[in-house]
Amino acid sequence: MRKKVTLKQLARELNLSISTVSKSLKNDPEISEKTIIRVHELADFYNYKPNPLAVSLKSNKTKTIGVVLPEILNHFFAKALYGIELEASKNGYKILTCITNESYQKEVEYIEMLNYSSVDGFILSLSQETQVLNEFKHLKELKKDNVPIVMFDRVTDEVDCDKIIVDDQYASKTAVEHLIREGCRKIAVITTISELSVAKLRLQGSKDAANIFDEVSLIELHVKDVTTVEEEVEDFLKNNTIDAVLGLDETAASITINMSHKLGYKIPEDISVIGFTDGLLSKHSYPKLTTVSQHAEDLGARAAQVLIHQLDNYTENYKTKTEVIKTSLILRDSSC
Amino acid sequence: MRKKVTLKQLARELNLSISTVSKSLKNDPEISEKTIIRVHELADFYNYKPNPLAVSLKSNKTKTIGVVLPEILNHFFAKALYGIELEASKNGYKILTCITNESYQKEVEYIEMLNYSSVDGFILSLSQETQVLNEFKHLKELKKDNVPIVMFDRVTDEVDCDKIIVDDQYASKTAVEHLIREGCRKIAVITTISELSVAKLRLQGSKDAANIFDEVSLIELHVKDVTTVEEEVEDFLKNNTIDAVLGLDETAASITINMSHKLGYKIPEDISVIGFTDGLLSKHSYPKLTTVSQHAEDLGARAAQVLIHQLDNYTENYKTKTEVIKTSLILRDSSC
DNA sequence: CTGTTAGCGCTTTCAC
DNA sequence: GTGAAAGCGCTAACAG
Repeated sequence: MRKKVTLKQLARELNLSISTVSKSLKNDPEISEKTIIRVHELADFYNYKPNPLAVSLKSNKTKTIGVVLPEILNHFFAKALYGIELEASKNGYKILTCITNESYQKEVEYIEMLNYSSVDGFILSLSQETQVLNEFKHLKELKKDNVPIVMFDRVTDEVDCDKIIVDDQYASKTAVEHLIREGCRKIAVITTISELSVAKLRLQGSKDAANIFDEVSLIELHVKDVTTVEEEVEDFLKNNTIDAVLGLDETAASITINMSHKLGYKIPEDISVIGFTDGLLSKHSYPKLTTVSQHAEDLGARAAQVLIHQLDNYTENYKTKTEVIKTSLILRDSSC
Repeated sequence: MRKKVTLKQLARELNLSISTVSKSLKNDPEISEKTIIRVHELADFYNYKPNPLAVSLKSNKTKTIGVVLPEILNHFFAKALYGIELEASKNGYKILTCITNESYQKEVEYIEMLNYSSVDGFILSLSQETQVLNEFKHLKELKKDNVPIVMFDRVTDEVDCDKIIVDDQYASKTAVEHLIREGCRKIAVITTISELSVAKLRLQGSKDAANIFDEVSLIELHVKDVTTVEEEVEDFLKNNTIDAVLGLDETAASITINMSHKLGYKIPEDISVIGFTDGLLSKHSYPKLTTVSQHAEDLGARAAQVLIHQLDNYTENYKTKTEVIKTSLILRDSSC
């Protein structure tokens, strides 16, 4: 099958011992200049690379990161994954990726599997079900094993580990303030992800902004059933006089735009729309959606950075930290 | 750090030799019933799992598949990845994922890296640059090493390996036939991915259909520069009288819809639109896009299946095959 | 039935 | 300067 050169073969061919070859390859000062050169030459000739399995077995490190994501069809996580992957490979790490599909059970299984596959550490974003169940045994288990974890976006206070999050609350406050500044007074908040921690923060942020102004009112629409989002949003828009919508997720915002078209409302003339997360839909809606960008790629990259730093610089009692990535409001055509 | 039970420890605690424990765990008939039970009990108690690194080092198999994708922000590949991941984990395989970002150089590097990380086989879809350069040394190298490869969607005849593709040509023929049947006569084909093999097939399919009918004419718009797609499409729609558009990629179709809005053309009354690939945008456009579904998830899953089958049933001279996944036309509101 | 031994490929300590 | 030997955790051929 695959024939890779081993130290043994190099040693035989050079009439040296395995250990001498090994040391030469590491430019050990113990070894004579001459030998080092000879060894390197042959190694280069055969394009020798140490077998990572053997190295891992020895060193108990695999240079592999387990990445556990709730979804991959969600643009936000796809972008985050891309950021993680870039940063990882830049630092010589590989990533083993698993997708829980928002299931607690799968999250548990995958983490166990990856842990047993000897990943050096984890980057993960909690599945929806895990957040609802509020069950974190599997992660505490990891901590007990001393496996580094970095959580991003969907996090929990229950587990003591590094976290990279977005200032969701502040971001939505900013977004609503923007709407108010532009003259909107009756603002709707629409969400299809009420159960997620991030949605709660975003909702709170909206209230923070609205509460400052007496003349501003906030109406909420919580869509629970994905299959009827469109009808619900349509009815909502028909039955409420509003001049702005903040979508707490991209779907909510996108559907708001579409239903407005259907009902003949003009955007942004009749209704201003701002959406959370700066994904594909925002750029492909008409008019283009003003969004709160989460910088998903940076977020993923930063998570990877933090984890890798921890892996490469092991310290006995590491103190955990939470980092907040700043969002930004990307102004496009759907708001005035 | 991580304390995992080893055979050695079990052996010590049971007063047995390592090999006896090892055999017991495999229910070797050589070993007495009694011992087998004792061993299993202790192993269960400690939740023993063999160290995969050691097993891999011995067996020269890692139960890991290298997945190389051109993009991940493209919904099609995200879906394919999901299919691959599902199928892999169902069969006890892990996946190491890399994203080439359409770069030949990255494709080469990643494949080399994964190969050296001892993945058992590869699932890959060619980067755009690789297709343009028509350069496949890196893959032929793999074949020489006898590493199984399954290519999907973006494939090449230059490399002899299993391939899973979509019947692009037939699919677009069907799509255009549909448009013609519904009364369209002046049909535009718009693409932003002219260089890709799949685009060529899709274009050919459209011609196949159009050529059958004398009164049907086909106009092509090849957008080369992503930054000006919108203007180009807008101008094109303004300057040509057409009654249908086939978008050879989702972006093309989505932008056609948006520019039609802008120009005041009604869909599907004035222009029928059909788009390739059934991604996020299709469901979130208004009106919803009629699409050619590629069943990306199935495609990915099938690629994984084929590869895993090959890995689990090694045969000396394996004959390579190409499998075609059927597409389907998903009728939605943008065509009549 | 159970144990000894060698070896997968590498690193590292300790002799020479 | 160089090499022998042990060991990472496991499997498997071979002894007893």
